[in-house]
Amino acid sequence: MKIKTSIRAGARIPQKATLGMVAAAAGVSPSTVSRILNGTAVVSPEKRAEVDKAIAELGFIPNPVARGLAGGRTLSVGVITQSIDSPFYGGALSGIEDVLGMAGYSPLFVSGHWDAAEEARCINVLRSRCVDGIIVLTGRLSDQALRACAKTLPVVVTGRNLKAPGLFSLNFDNFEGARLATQHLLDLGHQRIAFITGEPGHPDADERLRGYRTAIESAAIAFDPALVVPGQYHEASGMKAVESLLQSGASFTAIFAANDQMAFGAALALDRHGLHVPVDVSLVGFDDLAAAAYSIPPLSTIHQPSVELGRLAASAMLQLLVGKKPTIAMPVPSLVARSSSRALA
Amino acid sequence: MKIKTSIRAGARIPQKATLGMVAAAAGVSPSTVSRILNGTAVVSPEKRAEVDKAIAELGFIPNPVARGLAGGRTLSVGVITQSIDSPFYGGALSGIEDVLGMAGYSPLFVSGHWDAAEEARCINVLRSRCVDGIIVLTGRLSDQALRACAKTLPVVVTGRNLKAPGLFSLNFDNFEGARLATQHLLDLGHQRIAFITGEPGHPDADERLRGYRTAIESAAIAFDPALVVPGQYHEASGMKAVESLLQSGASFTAIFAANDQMAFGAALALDRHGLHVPVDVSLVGFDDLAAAAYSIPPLSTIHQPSVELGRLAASAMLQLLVGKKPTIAMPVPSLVARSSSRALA
DNA sequence: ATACATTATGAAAGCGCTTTCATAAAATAG
DNA sequence: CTATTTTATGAAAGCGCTTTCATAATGTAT
Repeated sequence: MKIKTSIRAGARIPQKATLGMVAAAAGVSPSTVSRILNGTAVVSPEKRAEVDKAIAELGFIPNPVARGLAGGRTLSVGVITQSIDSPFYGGALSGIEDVLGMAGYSPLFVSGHWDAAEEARCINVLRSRCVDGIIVLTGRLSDQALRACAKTLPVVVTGRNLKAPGLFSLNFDNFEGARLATQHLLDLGHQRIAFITGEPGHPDADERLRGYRTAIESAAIAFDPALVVPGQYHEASGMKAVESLLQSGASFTAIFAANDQMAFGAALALDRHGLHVPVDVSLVGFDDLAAAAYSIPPLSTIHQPSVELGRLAASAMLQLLVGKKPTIAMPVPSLVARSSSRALA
Repeated sequence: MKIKTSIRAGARIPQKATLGMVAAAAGVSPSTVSRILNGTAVVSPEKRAEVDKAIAELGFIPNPVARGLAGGRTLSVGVITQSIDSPFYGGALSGIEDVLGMAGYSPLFVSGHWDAAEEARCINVLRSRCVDGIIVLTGRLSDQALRACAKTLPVVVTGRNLKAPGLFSLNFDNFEGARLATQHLLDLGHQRIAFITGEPGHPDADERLRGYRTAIESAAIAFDPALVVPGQYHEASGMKAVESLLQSGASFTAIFAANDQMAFGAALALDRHGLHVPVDVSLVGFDDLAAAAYSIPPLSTIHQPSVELGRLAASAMLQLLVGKKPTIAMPVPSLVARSSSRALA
């Protein structure tokens, strides 16, 4: 207390203007100012002019905290990401921040760390902070939990296909992306294509596996379980996957990794064994991280429009917030062929 | 309005408990409950027990919004980062979130995009949201602006050395880091060491250049401006720097890039010209991004404890918030020697 | 015992805004 | 031209909490 006062001492910040001060300056009631601010009702042009003038003169900025308490709306939306420093979700956060910011909303980022319980806690934090809506980037929350949440707040969730009142979901076609990647390798003449899976149990990981398998089988090649090795979406697991693949003695000429991070790890492991990408082994990733374009060799991968994903999610939220049903669709997957994949000699 | 109601329809969330309800249930006044919650005053053990019981039974969680309005403290601290998806600052954000979260505070992340005006806007947003303090990760705000801000709110800033009341700064020894990196290359027998600078004007970029130069000159090697090429801290600029270096015809056996991202770009550009790291050219970066360990070859670099930086900044803020003078120091720079640098043949 | 300093607690006044609710003015109807 | 509906506006009641301020209860000094 004492200290706080001392910190504040000397502060001669132009005393923050309040709505009441604006009302007084304009010679109207606070109600009228509020109505103008929110467009809640019609007010005569004269008064509106007076008020606008007063607002400008006083440099008045409505206090979102008070607004939240009084009106229930805080102009903030909660965003549950999995880790604030994820190279993949980072783009999405950026897109969300951008779109939300333009609309005067502030995002409140919290990390769920891929843990349902933690995510549930995040929802509580956000709710206690009176956010107007919640955007959930994938995560492990049950569909049911999300539906329940959507009963009290608009919810936008990515990485699932879910229909519920007050809830909008936005999913990337992981199946098609994986199919495309695999087809790309097939088109280059590869027949023995290994696959490093994502975290098992993740819906997107499962879909990617399915896409891989479908492409393989449509090419009339028998699906070989020996070529499928588990990964956990991070670099180290990509390395380990390659090690085990090599150790198993399975023969392969190409690898498709369920995400770029594992592809990077895979490339490094191959390199350690004297195998070069793409000369000895072709490699394709998934996500198109910023780093993919600058790895050596630059990585062929499936482009995930992560920034766009964030923008779309935020737009959807904005629409939900005004009571509209969002009409938004994800772009279709596309392959970015760089130098890590080449025709089989 | 209409819609919002309809979204809420069916919601049968256990009506949020309020402090008033707790007071009623415990048979005491709201003031008493508040005092217990905040430890503002002594209350008799009996009442305290009653209240604790009521809190538990009702599952009461204090509303930070109301708290903010009434008490001026929102248990939230604003964090100005430069872009929410920066691979470097991501770690710091993560550390901040972690430490703040443990203390019951929520971070409010906003991006300044390396633009002083934008950062100033961020400060306004944060202030209007009544954050209890602000952490600024580097950025372009003038020292003066920060000092002014610190007059009304505790401020922690990284990337500068600044002393002011209510303000704590935390800086990494960029000079020493750069000196270390350069010395490493010198130790390996390199004499012609090129340097790719950071964004000119950034204090850390300048420091790194100074560290490079100091190491070179201490080795009794003449500083050669032809070996110093400008970069902007991103991969593309690293590539461009190498291109121009090669084009200039300058001879060099090693490159020190002022950050890892540029080092990645540099490696790629070298590769395109048939020059291999570390066989033909040794390469050292700065930052030790997560990706550095998985690039090909794994990058030797100066370790910046970004997560730790975040944790320290958050701890410092926590200390400021209780009125203490933070006593926190940054770890000293260290070199992580990986495979991108080797002794000159 | 009487006067005075301490406590613990409650009552009540906000924090800055939204939102009924009521009212005076204006517009439409009969 | 009176009766009724429609405005535009203000007064006032909160939102959920903190924080004086006042008060009754306790303790200490004379």
